[in-house]
Amino acid sequence: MPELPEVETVKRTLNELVIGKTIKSVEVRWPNIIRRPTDLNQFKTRMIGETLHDVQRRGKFLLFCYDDVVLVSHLRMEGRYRLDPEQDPIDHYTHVIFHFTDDTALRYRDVRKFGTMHLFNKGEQWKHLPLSKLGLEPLSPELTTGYLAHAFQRTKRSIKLVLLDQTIIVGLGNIYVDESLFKAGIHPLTTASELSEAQLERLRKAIVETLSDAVKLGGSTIRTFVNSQGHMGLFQQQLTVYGRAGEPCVHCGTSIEKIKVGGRGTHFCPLCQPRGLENDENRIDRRDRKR
DNA sequence: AGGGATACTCGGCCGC
DNA sequence: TGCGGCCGAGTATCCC
Repeated sequence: MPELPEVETVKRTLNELVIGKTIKSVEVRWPNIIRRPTDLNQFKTRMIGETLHDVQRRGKFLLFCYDDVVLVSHLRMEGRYRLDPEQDPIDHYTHVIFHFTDDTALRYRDVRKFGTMHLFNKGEQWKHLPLSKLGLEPLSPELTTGYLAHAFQRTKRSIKLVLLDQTIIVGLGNIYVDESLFKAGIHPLTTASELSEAQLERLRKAIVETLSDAVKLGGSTIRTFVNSQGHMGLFQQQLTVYGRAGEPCVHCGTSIEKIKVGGRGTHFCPLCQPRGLENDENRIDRRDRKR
């Protein structure tokens, strides 16, 4: 399930593989992937003859920047891109194919058909969904505790749900929210507006460290993620709570719990991530007690 | 008005 | 072996 580190990894790989290629034709085998324009033929014809100059990332979205158009692509759960020679067989999970003039093709595969693509005239992409309402990039210097305090001030929602809200901070999904909250020592059900200044600072730092470390390792391979060269991410070996329900906490040995928050599976250590107001000293004291 | 909850998209996979 | 239900990102929609 690609989140910021996985999408960043794909972006970097694609920039190595497909820059400078020119589109000969576009093949759409599952039209529901294409959300804009609504006329499928327009989607295909507007890309013909366009040369790819750059692949960018905004949150979990990939932006394929051509001469006159920008393709905004979301991988959702299991979307993948691969550059294949034209003669390679096409499997039935391949839903969109960008044929290039050099007889290679960028193929979009997606087992669950959850991914989306929006095509815009260059520059128009920022004015419309899905990019227009996105929040701050978590690895930008603009992400300060002041910003978090302001964004969280009135909500009654839990910190887990607020961190998944892409209009506040982009790029965090289920895995990295759970990992960041563990690193910050904050219970996922804590009301976001009730976080202390110290907790906000720990959270900001935890998000930045977690995402930076994951980008360095090429993301996490949960289920099926591989980059566009077929390489797996390595960060899954660093996961401390996600997918580890019932296993001992790496800090205190307490069994990791799994609950539901807003319908999402949520993993945390009940000792290291206490609910309610609790000062830092208590939190540190509790660690290592059980080990 | 706007925040919050719910529905919707899909198919692999799990458990009965 | 068959089958209903679950999972999940982000948008649309509904509700209060």
